[in-house]
Amino acid sequence: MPAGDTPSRDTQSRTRRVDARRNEKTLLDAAARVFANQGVDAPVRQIAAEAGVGVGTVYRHFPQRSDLVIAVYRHQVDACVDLGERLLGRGSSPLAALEEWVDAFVDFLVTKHGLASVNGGQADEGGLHAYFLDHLVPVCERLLEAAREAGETSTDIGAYELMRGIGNLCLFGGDDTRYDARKLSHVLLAGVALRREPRAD
Amino acid sequence: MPAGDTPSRDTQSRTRRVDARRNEKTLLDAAARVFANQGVDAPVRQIAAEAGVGVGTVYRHFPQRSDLVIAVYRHQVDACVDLGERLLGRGSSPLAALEEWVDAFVDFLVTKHGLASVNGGQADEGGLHAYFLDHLVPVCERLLEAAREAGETSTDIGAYELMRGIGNLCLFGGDDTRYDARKLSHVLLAGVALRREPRAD
DNA sequence: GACAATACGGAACGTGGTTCCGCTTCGCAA
DNA sequence: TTGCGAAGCGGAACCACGTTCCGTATTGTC
Repeated sequence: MPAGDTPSRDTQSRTRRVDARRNEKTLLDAAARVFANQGVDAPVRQIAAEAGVGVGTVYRHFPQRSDLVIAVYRHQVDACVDLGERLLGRGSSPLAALEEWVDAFVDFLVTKHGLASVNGGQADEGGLHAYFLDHLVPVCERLLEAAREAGETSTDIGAYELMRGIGNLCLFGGDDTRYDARKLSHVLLAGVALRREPRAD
Repeated sequence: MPAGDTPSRDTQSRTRRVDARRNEKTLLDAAARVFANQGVDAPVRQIAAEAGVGVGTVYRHFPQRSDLVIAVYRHQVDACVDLGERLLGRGSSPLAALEEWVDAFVDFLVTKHGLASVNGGQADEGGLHAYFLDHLVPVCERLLEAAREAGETSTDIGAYELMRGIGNLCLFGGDDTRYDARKLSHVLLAGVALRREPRAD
């Protein structure tokens, strides 16, 4: 999130009409319900229907579809950030902390079926992509840096790259029993953890 | 492409009308051109326009959009299969062979901007997904098995899982200079290569 | 109670994949 | 060569989406 972007303070401000505030909450709840049932790709119209409002109302509160997704999952992303900071404070191995943190992130993505694909969609630009990465990358960066300082990794992978990689691994892993995003993220982290002779890049 | 080339005996069969065969080739060429310029997400209508035919004609030859994509890239997939077999025949380290093969696959995906996303799209089922994986997974399986027998990997990752993982890593890496799918695939393979104490899964 | 400002609903628009069907072209056979 | 059925063609039409627009309804204030 760019500087100066005030969080939800504005959104919840009491300078707004009561019906507007009520509808926003209704929408958030409805969206959470629909996303849980049918994945984050559910049509906007359906969320509007579930909330008992018109689509116009949805777009009044959330100018783009992705803003709604962000709003629904914002607190989970924040929780992830908090977890990262707690893990950093903990004395144990930075690499173990990174691994635990990534596990939590992967769980989050996998649990909400299809959430990751919102990141992956080519025509995203801004919206979700920005929010998720802007918040998570700095935490990841610090975890990675700590691991580097502790000599537990020698990889030159950046935090942004790692986050995107993890996110991509979580794509489309939902109902396919042959594909386990968690397992693959572990393999990727194993590659991050101990890199022997670097291959010619 | 002269007769007796490779696969689609039926498609190229001479029981079909000449205009039909001509149009199929025209379409394939047009699609290749459009895909190269604007990525594999280019609208069907545009491919039809580029070929100078109606959309109906596109769908006559390729019942689904993804069939067209498959047809355009089929020979590259086949080349990848061939490479895998050549590498298997070669005497050197199976793991090195696997790495070289994956590099070639990643190059293929990254070069055609957005190709990988066709795999990733949730509502795919069948089509491209099936063709790519059905052909590539067996080769990957043999490379992986060879590496396992040579004691160069102890991972329990399956070939399908690995292919999907690699494919996912190649998503949306096109114009983002901060994200290098090749580098991430190397990290993933590093994790495959030497796995120390397995983490609790 | 009246009047802005604010918010709402849902029809309408643009864009995408896909289908349908009347018309054209081809290939064979008389 | 011509006739005719089958194969193929074009593109309008359909459906599903995200998003925009605007006439109407609601709210808060004086």
